[in-house]
Amino acid sequence: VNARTPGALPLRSSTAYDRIYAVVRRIPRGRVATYGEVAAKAGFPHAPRLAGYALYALPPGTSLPWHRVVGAGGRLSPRAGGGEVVQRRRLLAEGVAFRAGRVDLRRHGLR
DNA sequence: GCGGTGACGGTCG
DNA sequence: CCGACCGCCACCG
Repeated sequence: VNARTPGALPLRSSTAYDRIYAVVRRIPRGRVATYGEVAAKAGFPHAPRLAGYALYALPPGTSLPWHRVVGAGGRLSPRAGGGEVVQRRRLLAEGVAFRAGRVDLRRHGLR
């Protein structure tokens, strides 16, 4: 998992990113995790940005369920190319409910 | 090896 | 509820 992206996209073939990806990969279908939770589970309790950065580096078409990672409070972070729309669509497709434009973490949050 | 940077987040006004 | 301000960390040039 991982690929180069245009510009200043980070690219690492082991360690930190892989740990982030490993965590994201085990988010069950129909459930979501916040960037902070993902980072924490990967061993970086105070580096939510790291999770964001790692996901940002994902190549298009990755098999990783990146759409299950949302911002604090269940918000969808604006993504390039309005990718947030795709994310919402995918989540809805797996039965994730939204409340006032945000994922209902009470029902779909990680535990 | 230094410095800028980025799909974040909690706090404060 | 919204915007601004740090803090945090690995990655790239």
